[in-house]
Amino acid sequence: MPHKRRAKTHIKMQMSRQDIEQSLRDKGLQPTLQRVGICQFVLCMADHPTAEDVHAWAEQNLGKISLATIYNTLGSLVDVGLLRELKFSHSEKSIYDNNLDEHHHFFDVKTGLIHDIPVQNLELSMNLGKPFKVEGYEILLKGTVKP
Amino acid sequence: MPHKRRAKTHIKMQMSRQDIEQSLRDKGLQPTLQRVGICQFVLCMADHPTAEDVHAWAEQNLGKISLATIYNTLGSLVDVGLLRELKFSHSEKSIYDNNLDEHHHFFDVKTGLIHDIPVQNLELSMNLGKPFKVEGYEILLKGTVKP
DNA sequence: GCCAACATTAGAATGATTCTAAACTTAGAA
DNA sequence: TTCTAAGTTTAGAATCATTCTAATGTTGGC
Repeated sequence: MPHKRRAKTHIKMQMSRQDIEQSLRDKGLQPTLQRVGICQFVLCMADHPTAEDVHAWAEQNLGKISLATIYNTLGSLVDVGLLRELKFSHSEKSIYDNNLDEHHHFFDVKTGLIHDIPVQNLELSMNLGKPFKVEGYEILLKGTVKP
Repeated sequence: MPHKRRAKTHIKMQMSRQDIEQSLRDKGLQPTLQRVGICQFVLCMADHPTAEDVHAWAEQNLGKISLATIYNTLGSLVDVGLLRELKFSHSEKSIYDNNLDEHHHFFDVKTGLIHDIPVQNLELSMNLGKPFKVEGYEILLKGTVKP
């Protein structure tokens, strides 16, 4: 059973190899060495990494691994809902988010880092014309974060 | 002098060739045939077009024109502040927005169209930790629009 | 009318991502 | 065990939006 730990703006999943293997199997994915390794990083350690970040970590920690495998694995994890893929205007690269709770984002313009903002910290009220049926929304805050 | 006209969610600038030429000159850009032509479309007619959309229109209406010219021109217009460039998660392509007022966006998930939402139609209240200094924010609403 | 500065162009280059097709691994069945 | 079919990984090619290059074309003063 994964247990939880407090973090600044969201709760990061702490999972053992077994937990990860089980999650993958539950989602119909074989828990291969590469996949479990990538999951360790992307589900438990990384904070909004790009595919390139994941590849760099994997080469360091798992040995030689193809970029295609990184993309395949990230794609599969997104498909089964263990990960979310995001794109922001300030970069052409996708970033991957392991926070599965509904949340918004804060972009630190100084550091380039993305922080998660829980939905309950923002409240949006809208006054649109009748024709608009809103099904959801994304809010991106921008600014700086004091150390 | 450009005059104005009401539209659903924002006011579209109606400009003569002369107006456009003057705007360009005011911004320090030579009003070449290509630039004026592209401006006619992108400032007065188009609704959140991609570079490809602009190129297609230009080939139709101005004759053969290089894609590089489209990108150069759009880039210049963005640089001088006559146009804004936006990227959304649902597409890899940039789109160009001629609405210079501060505003948010509504993505119609059925049609793929983007609609502008004036700032005064949304109100955001936030309750973040002390370290966050918010300098601005972007809101993307998603849903459908009744015809 | 000339020339330097600015624009346009075709096509090559770039960079992120996806595809391809071959080689490898695995999970079961036999 | 051994076999096999399905699922994975891989290197490298392909793709797609965008940018760059460097050659050619145009323009606005003088």
